Amino acid sequence: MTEPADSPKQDYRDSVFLPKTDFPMKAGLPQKEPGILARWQAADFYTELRNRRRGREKFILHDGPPYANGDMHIGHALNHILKDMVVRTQTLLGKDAPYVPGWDCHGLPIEWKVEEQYRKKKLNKDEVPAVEFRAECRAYAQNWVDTQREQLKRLGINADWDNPYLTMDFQAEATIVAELLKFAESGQLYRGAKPVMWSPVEKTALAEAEVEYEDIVSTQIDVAFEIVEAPNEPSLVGAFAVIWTTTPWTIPVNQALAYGPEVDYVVSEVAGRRYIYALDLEAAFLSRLGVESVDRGYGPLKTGGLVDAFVRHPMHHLGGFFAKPRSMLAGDFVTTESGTGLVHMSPDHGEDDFDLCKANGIDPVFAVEGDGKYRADWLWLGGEGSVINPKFNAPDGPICTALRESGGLLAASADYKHSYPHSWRSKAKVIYRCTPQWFVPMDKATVGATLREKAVAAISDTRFIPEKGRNRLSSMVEGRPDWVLSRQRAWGVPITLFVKKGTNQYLDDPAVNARIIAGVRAKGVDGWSEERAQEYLGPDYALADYERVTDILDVWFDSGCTHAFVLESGRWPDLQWPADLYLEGSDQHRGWFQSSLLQSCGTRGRAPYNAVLTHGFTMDQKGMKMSKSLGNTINPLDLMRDSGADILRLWALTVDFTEDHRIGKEILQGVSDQYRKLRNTFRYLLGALDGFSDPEKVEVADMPELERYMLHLLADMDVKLRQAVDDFDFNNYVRLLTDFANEDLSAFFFDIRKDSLYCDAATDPKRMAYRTVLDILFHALVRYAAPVLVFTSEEVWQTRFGADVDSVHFSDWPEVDAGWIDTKLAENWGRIRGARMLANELIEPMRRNKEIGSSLEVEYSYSGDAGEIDLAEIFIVSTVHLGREEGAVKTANHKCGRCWRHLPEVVDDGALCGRCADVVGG
RNA sequence: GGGUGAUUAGCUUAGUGGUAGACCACAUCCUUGAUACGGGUGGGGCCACAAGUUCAAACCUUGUAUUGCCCA
Repeated sequence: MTEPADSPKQDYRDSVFLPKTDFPMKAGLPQKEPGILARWQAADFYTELRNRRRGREKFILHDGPPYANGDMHIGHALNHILKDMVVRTQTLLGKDAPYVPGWDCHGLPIEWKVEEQYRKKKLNKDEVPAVEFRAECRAYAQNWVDTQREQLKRLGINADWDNPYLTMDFQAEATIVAELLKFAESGQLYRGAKPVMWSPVEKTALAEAEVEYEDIVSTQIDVAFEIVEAPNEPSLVGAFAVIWTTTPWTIPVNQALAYGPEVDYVVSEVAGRRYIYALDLEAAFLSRLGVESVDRGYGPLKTGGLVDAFVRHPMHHLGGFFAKPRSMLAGDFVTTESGTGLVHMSPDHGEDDFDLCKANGIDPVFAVEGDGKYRADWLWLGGEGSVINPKFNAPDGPICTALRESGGLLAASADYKHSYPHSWRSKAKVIYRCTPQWFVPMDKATVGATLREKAVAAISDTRFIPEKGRNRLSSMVEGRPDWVLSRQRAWGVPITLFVKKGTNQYLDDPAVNARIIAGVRAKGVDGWSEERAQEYLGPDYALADYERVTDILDVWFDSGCTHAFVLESGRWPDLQWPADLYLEGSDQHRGWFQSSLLQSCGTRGRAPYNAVLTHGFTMDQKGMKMSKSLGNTINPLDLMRDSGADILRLWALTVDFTEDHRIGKEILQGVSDQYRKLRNTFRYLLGALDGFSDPEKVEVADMPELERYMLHLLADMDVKLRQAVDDFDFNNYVRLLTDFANEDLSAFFFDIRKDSLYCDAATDPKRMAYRTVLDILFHALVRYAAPVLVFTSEEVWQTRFGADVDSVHFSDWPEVDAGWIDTKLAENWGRIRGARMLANELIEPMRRNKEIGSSLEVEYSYSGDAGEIDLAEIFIVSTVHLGREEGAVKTANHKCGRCWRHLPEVVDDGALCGRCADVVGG
């Protein structure tokens, strides 16, 4: 067989200027990214950027320290990507935006892990010298800092990784001590008391995390307190308020009773005595008493009848502490879920009790000592215990026996099953016990205003993104109690106070304080030792007269001081105080945002930040919390290994991070598709710009309308992108970019100009104008995309300019000429694009019937006027007839063998049109 | 249990009282020449649910559900 002689189809492909680039469509990010990272690192990228931005306006993002314990998770990844985006966009705008990362290193979780290691080695923490133990904690924290640092680096975060801040640096520890002493010197510190979880076995306070709950059986007792005074209902005098408790040992420390203001009470008579209890709990109460019915002749208790009433302790005959009448107080926490609806209050041994009593001027008495025994001078059961001993609390034990003899015990049985806290370590029962603690007062006026007032004022001076963060922080500051600074632990910054023995008064001498700070600066937290105490006290004070406080600081005080030892210290000369921005998860309203605010307001009278940005939490695909037990966690390390950091970054910057948001397989698939679209846009630009150089450039004034319209769109987007950066609206930022790339470029501009790019002569002014605009677009888009796709943008940059040139990340914001904005032109082109859409709709049925294939086979009639614009080119059809009723027909013209347009001058299918003949011939 | 957010198409999301929009995905057609790509067209929403205010509600009010964060 031979080819038909009449169709010598010539292949013009070689004469067409097709895009040419080595930039691959398949990204291969997991393989490429580490190489790009290594190059940045080798060139000391962070330092170089600092040098280049020196002297520019600053933007200070102050990094909140993650806890140095465990691998990076999705929350860390999101948080750091957002921070990096802030820093990079501000840098792109030309500012000097340093980023010093930090870690929170002290605290119980680390202490606990180290203890766990000790236990595995059969070592007892208490037998190890504290200095040695702290050294282990330090090493443990350092290990996780190093691990997390490498994981965060992999995200492409541009930070001062070689010089991070750690709360356990000696310099940091010394600053924290100095900041604490500022509170002391300004009178914003006092020693008070507070019930804490206490283990009588280990004789130590426990944190919530050190407590586990187990079911036990306790003795439950009902105790009658005789009413001795009832100004609002005098008939109640002589009746008995009945309380119920599962901790009989607290009765010897009772100081008040509480009733529920909303609870309905009744007065009934049993065996000649009148009892008061909640109506809803009558059945259970009577069953404990072992009676079947009562005389309810007294009826319901009048509302307010218990207000201002007093009772007396069943052991009042002992005198002293027990003789004092007990108030009846209204407590919102009193419910009718169990008991009698009346609750006995011991401020020493319960949080509700403590708070209610404190509000009514009743102080704790510290009757139970650290070993769980009543102190020796206690009138009842002095020196006896321990209070957690079941026999001590039993129905036949000493407490119940005495109560029974006094007539106060109505019922007692060792049969109440409930969940009760135990020490995680010893498995022994724990109790609430009031212990001395150090507080920062919220409502004490110092230098004009209280700390609460200063903090509230500072909040109103701060910008919040989103705005609702303001309310959240305000309501917490307005409602919070005094700040408890002390912890009875080992791994932390010491509360470096000397207290005058026999008082609660700490020594306030700046000379002593200066020596203490110097000591901690030299030796870290170990510098606060008994051996060095006299050295700090100096010649003016004798150690024998003082108690050296051995508590450590709440770790929130540590992190609340980061602004002091990072921004102010001078160790990072690029930084300055206050920070422009703090950026953390919404849980930090209670945490770091607040501790930093209070710390700074207490010492500097204002917030350490000008703005606070909060992000939500990452949920699984269905919006459920991620947890290991549900198996719905997404591990960012796996994701980077499988898909690349740029995909993770694009995800973080596409979702609405100000709210809770989701991640999952389907969502990530969508992100990957979006990435591919952007990547392909760059690939096209690189291919279409092959061989482009300055001499080809055309002045904007000489460009066709379409090119000027595109520059208008670019300039318009530029304004919106700047606004998005100012608003930290990254979701919008990325959407502006992708919509522009997809709709304005790929589906419109590139599609229309394909003909010119492929088929016009290299010297054709239209083609030159097109390539000039592509070059402008390239420079703009690669910079816009750089803060988002940090690796891909670098790859694009190097593909165009070679591996030896500067990084794209040293660039400034694109120079987009505001003069390109041409509203009138844009309005006209808006109409043309509308007409183009209509044309597509009219052409579509022909394509669908297989009447035509390509739209270039169409002759289109347009009812309007097009001015100078060649609509055939814009609509991508063969010809447009003006001034006729809108419609499409198949052309009779032949197809040019090179540009595929159907034109009258083409003599036969496959022959050349005039333009192509010139190009090929010339 | 309390406080405080969220809920718009399969996904990511615009939308501050006047006919609910977009990108992606999906279906389908075109494409020798952006080809592990590109273009066209189309379907798809009781705006979580229920009451109320209003001439008119995704939007304002109240409640419910689901779900998050903080606290108890």
